[in-house]
Amino acid sequence: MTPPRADAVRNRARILDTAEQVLVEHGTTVSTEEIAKAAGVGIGTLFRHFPTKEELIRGVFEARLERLAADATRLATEGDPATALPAFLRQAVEQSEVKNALAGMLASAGVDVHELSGAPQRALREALGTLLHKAQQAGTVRRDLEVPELIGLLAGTSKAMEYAGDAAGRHRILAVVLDGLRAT
Amino acid sequence: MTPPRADAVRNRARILDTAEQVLVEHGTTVSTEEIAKAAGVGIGTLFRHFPTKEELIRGVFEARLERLAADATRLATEGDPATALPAFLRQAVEQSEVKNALAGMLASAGVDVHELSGAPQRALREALGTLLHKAQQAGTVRRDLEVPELIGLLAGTSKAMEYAGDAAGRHRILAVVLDGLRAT
DNA sequence: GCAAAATAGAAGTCATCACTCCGCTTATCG
DNA sequence: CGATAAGCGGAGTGATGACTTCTATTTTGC
Repeated sequence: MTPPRADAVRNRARILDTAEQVLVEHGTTVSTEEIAKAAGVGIGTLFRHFPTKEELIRGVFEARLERLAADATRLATEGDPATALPAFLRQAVEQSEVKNALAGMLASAGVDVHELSGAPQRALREALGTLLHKAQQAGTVRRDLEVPELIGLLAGTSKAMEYAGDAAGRHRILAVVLDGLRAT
Repeated sequence: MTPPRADAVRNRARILDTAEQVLVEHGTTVSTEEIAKAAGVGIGTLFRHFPTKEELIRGVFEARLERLAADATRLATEGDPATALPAFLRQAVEQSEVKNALAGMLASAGVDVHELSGAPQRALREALGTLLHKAQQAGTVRRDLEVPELIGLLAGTSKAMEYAGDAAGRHRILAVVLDGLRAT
């Protein structure tokens, strides 16, 4: 179990980064070769790091989940319980605003998102749980909501954003969802 | 421009119907041959009716839009203005509940949904507009909402449904969106 | 009942990928 | 510095699948 060489680490990160951009922009139908070229590495290198296209996509997806989970955790510990959840939603959705495709990517790759249950998935679920419970305790979010629905609303709102014509439209969509989240 | 023969019409419809089922179930990666087999027609026949796989998929998609538009129109003319829009949303979302995939299909086929601007697209847009304005006039839906956002919310809510664990979860998601739609 | 239109589906073409293999390069460590 | 193995690039391979073509057969419309 010797540590990997420095350039290997660098390349892996580089591939993940580039793959995310390319996949989000062109969909999962892009060839691995194109991803490799965009990342500035040979195909061989790409396949050594990710033995399968599916594994590459999964890697990209999990990296994204990890970032989301980190954001959620930060807000859960540092932020105001009453507003942390809306703030998170707003931020997460704005992030994916440019091009969503989060789960759609996997779906079109034939992977069922809902069966994904790795560590990042769990981490996100947990962080969202904390965020949700705090908000409910603070009385700013309806009490009947649970984590799975929250995740759904997150994904759904991202999706909805794609259809908004402009920033004002996006704002209105977010307003609908946030209003709907409030305690009734 | 002689009218097509009866069996040709029948086959076309049959292909569209079957393709929808198969595509929704297995994703756009299924081979055309498989679709043809499922529809009980030869490959040649399939390709005569839809010269391209993309055109077939587009056909399926448009058929679906037409059905949606028809539903919306019916509710707009027959239903109670105050409740027609929520009723439509509920119904549309429940319909896609079994398998959403509506737009995801096209996306994974490399077609951009937002650039689709055929007749069915327009019909749906128009019907939704009527539905929306009536509801706003009746005071049951927030006045700041416009059609693009409504379409987005429709797509987004469908998506969100996929993540709900059970019927209760789906109900809660719908409740969030419907509450958010209400006039503030 | 017959000509025209349509169909089944076998066989073949051709392009596109995912993935493999292997000779070369370079980071790392003594 | 030099050895060495970890890592790299990219030509090549095999499978797949969209689409074509063609013949024998069936269906339809008049």
